[in-house]
Amino acid sequence: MGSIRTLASSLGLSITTVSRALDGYPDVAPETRERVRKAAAELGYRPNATARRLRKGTGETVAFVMPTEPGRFYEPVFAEQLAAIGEHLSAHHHDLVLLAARPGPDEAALYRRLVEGRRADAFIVVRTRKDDERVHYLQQKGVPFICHGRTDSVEPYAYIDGDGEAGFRALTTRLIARGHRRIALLCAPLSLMFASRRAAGWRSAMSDAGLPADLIAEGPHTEEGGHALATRFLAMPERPTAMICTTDRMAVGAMRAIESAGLKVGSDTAVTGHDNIPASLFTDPPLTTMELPMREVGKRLAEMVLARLGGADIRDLQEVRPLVQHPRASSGEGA
Amino acid sequence: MGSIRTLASSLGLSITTVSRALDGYPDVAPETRERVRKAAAELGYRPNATARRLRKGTGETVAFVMPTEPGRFYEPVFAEQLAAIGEHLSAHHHDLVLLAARPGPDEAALYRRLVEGRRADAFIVVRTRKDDERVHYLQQKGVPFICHGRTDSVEPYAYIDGDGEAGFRALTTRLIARGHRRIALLCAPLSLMFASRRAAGWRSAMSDAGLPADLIAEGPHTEEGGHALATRFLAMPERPTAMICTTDRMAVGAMRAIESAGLKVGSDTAVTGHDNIPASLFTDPPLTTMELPMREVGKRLAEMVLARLGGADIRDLQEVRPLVQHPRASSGEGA
DNA sequence: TTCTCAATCCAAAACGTTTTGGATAGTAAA
DNA sequence: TTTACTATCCAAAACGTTTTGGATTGAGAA
Repeated sequence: MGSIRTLASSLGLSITTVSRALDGYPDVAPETRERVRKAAAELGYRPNATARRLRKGTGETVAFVMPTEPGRFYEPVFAEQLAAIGEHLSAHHHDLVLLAARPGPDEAALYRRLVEGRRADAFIVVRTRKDDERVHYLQQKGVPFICHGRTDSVEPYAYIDGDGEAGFRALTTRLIARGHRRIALLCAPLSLMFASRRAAGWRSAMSDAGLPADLIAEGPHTEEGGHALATRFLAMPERPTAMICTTDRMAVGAMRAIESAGLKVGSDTAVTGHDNIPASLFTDPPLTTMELPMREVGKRLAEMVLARLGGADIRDLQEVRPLVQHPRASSGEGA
Repeated sequence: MGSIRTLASSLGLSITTVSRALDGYPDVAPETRERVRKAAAELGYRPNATARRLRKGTGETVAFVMPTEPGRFYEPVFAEQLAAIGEHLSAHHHDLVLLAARPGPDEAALYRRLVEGRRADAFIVVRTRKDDERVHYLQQKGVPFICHGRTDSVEPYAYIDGDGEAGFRALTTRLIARGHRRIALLCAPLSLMFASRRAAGWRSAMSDAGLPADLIAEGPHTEEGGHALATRFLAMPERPTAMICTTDRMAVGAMRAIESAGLKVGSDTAVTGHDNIPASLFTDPPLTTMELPMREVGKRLAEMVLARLGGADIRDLQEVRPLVQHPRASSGEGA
């Protein structure tokens, strides 16, 4: 019911003409087109998406595989990004299909299933890793994809990324200018590309200033991770005067550890993060942070993946964006 | 390439036999089946999902429309829930397609597009509203759906929901037992079902104790919203001794307002939330909260939607789950 | 031998579109 | 009148599966 066949016969027209009328082909008389349009609207007719896809040979489908690590999966950033991607893709008649797998063999099997079953004609790859099998696989299979974040690939690939290196270098330089010397980095696992980029920025600012970049510790990018790493630094004989965290969540944990040690965040120990989560304005004191606006990134990811599907050149789809800095009181800056 | 046709001809078999061999029908010889299986694995053959769907008449597709309100869309809960749904559905060969629209005409149009174009054969409806047009529409069209949260519908519908009413009643009763009398409710918009349920729980506990339920204020369920509502309460001549917030994010904002006023959270003013976000363990003091574990809910939503597609009765798909309470120091309880 | 039955296989239809390659009719040009 | 061309329409093929309704073969029973 509601197929193009019933619509055509109710109009006394052929299926072909109805199809072409609705698609705006020039070889149908204007008044016929109007007649078809009106009837389609009245009957609430929409072409069956599956049939259209089969015939057109494209699934009009983009896959997004969430890299759920074991334990709780609390990744607010994704929600905002996904909303933006979904909104944009659906405006262009594409579907965003969402899947989840933890990095490892399951994830690899899922990618194979999606590619071989032609369940997705393009991918958005997030939370890129240094040596990323997902990227290898998709390149080898020739499936279009866009990365959020970079990776160590010799072959070119399309990506959008925040300039974490420049962002963290600028931040570290600011702290040095304010007199900090022992600046620690509380770092997410370095196998994650975003963490290693940010670490590189911190390291280069330190070395430019002739300071040792030895206060670095690696842990999960959660409040708990930040708390644990900060506690470790606070136990040192010469404890750091500043703690740069790779994420706001880590910073929240670190702030808590610092206060528990009887120190004051901002005056005794500077703390900074990354992401500009809404809560960062409501910590005490407000958290110095930076961000890559996720809504824009999501929209741009969608645009890029559509461009890639449309045959755009990979080299035109490589973007590094500056981060927006939010200096606040937790680093002795801002209001 | 990679179609069943090439596989069949390379084996010297008919398409029919290959299809039936792979699907495990009994009318194919065991050794033939093995031969087909092996060849399929070698060639990496998987049936084209689109073709199979067209033929089978089912899209094997579940839609999830995120209700993105204007402004930033920072919804921690969704990511975890979506991951669980995606994981479970994909294990059952169904796709989760993700879309986004802000409540209003755009949202309604999107639902129509999805239903009429048969782009989804079932829906998961979240963030239910009191009078929910999405529910009306899907009921009228006879499209299967599961709600996360209840709504005011006379016709039966399938849902899973946390028992916010009982949870907030228990919490309020605990606070009353600790001597609190002026207990304020900092409430998300009452048009949202979860907010109105939680408000009902608070109200009933107050009235059971013979206390007026007049300290209620409504605002956005964000840190900023909580901050604004708390500030308003703090300016009252007889300010509340406890502030119950409908979400943790609101509680974080409220805590900040209380501290800014020179009061101590926990001893001067009790604060509580809902969601058990990871940060709730790292506020100062730790935040009393409660939760409906999102991972489980997501999995259950997926199970229920598959059951519904399989023809299960709506009345067997109505679940209210108790909330897990986390009493902590922000209400003078816990460690 | 002939018949029956089970085991194994297959040709063709069907799902609902889009696209290909004309067909038809009317009009203007030769 | 014939030819050429344009405007408008359409039948049939194709997309890659699954399913329907037999066809074929060989073994055992009558």
